Amino acid sequence: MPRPRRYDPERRERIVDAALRVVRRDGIGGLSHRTVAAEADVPLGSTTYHFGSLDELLVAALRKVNASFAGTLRARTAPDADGLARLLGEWLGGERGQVELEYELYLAALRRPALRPVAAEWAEEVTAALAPHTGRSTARALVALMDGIGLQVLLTGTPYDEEYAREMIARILHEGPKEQAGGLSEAPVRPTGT
Amino acid sequence: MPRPRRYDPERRERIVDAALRVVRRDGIGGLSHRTVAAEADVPLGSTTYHFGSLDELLVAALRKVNASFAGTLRARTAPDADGLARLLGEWLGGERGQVELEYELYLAALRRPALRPVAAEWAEEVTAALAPHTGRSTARALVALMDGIGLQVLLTGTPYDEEYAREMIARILHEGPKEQAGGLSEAPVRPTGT
DNA sequence: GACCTTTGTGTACGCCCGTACGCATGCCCG
DNA sequence: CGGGCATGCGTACGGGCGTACACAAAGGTC
Repeated sequence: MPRPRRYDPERRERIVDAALRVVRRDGIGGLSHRTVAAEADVPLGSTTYHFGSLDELLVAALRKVNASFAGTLRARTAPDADGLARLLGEWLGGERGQVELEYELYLAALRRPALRPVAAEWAEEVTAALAPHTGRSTARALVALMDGIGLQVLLTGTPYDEEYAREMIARILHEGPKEQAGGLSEAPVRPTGT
Repeated sequence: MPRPRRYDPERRERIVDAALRVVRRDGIGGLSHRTVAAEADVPLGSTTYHFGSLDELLVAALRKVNASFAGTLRARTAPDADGLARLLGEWLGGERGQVELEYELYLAALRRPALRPVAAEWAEEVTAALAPHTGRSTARALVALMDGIGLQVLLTGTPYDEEYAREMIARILHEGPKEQAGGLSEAPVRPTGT
C-alpha cells in the first residue's frame, strides 16, 4: 500500500533523470541501481526491471544529454572563430557540475563499448552542425580541438582563455573553410558495433 | 610463515606496477586495495599501509605513466606535422590496452582533484617539449588537438586517419611557428590546489 | 642482550553492491 | 464476471568493498 503507483508511463524517464542527478553529484562511480532508485524515489526492483544493466541506463542518460546539448548548439549557430570560442567559454563558464557530467558520460565510452555508438552519434551530430559552413574535415578538427581545449581546462585547472581559443580555432578554419568534399579523406564517422 | 618477506624496498614500486596492470585489465572501476594486493601478491594490509587511499595510489600510477611517456616523447622529437601525425598514429596503433590505460588515468583527473596537479604536470611536460620549436601557445593547441583527435578515435571507433591529422596539425603550426613569447596570452599552466 | 620504536601483516566488522525470485496487482478475454 | 497472464515490486542472499586494530618482526640504543 505504500506505493500503489502503477502504470506510470514516465517512470522510465524519471529514472534516467535521477541517474543524471546521481552522476552529476557523485560521478559514474556513485551510480548503482540502489542510488538511482533512491534518487528517483522508486523501489529497487523498478530500476532493474526497466534497465537490465547499468550500461543500458548510461546509454539512455548519455542520449538524453546529447539531445539537450544538440538543441543548445543548433539554436546558437555562429560558426566563426569568435562565435565558437565564445560558445566554448560559455559552456565551460557554466555550472561546473553540468560540464563535468557531460564530459564524464562522453568519456565513459572509452571503457564501455556499449556507449561508443552514442558517443559517435554525438560527435557526428556536432560535426554535421558545423560541416555545412566549414566542410567535414575542418568540422571534425574543430570538434577535436575544442574537446581538447575544454579537457585541458578541466583536467589541469588552467583558466579558460578565450583569446587563445579564438586564435587556434581561426587557424583550423582559416586554411580550409569550405574545402570541397573529398579534398581530404572524408571517411564518415561510423559507430562501432551494432 | 607463508610470507616471511620483510624489508622489501621495492614493495611500493611493485604495488604501483600491479595497480597499472589492474587498471589496464579492468579499468579504474576494477581497482581496489584487494585487487591490487592480489595482483602484486602482497597482503591486503600492505597496500593500505603504503597508500592510505586509492587516490594516492592513482597519483603514483599516473606519475609513473607520465614518466615513461615523456621518455618516449623526448627520444623521438620531430616537431613538424609529419612527425607529430606519425607519432600519434604509432601511439594509437599500439596495444589498445596501453592507450586506454594512459587516457583513463589522465581523464580520471576530471573527477578526482587529487590527480589534477599530475595531469597538469603531464600537459606542461608535453607542451614544454614542443614549445622551443613552436612557441607556447601553439604547443598547447597542438596538445589539445592531438588529445582531441585521439579521443575521437577511441571513443567513436573511427579509424585513425594520419593524412587528416597531418593536415590539421599543419594548420595549427603553419600560422604561427615560433611566435614570439607573449604574442598571445601566455599564462603558464599551473596546477590547481597544492 | 634487553628494551622500545618503527615497520609491516592478518583478521574481522559493517556496509553496499548486483541479482534472483516469489508475490501482488491490474488488464484481457471468454 | 471470473480466471489467466503479463507486468511490476519487495526482499533476501552471497560476495566484494574500505577501514580499523591488535599484533609480529626488525632496528636502533644503551
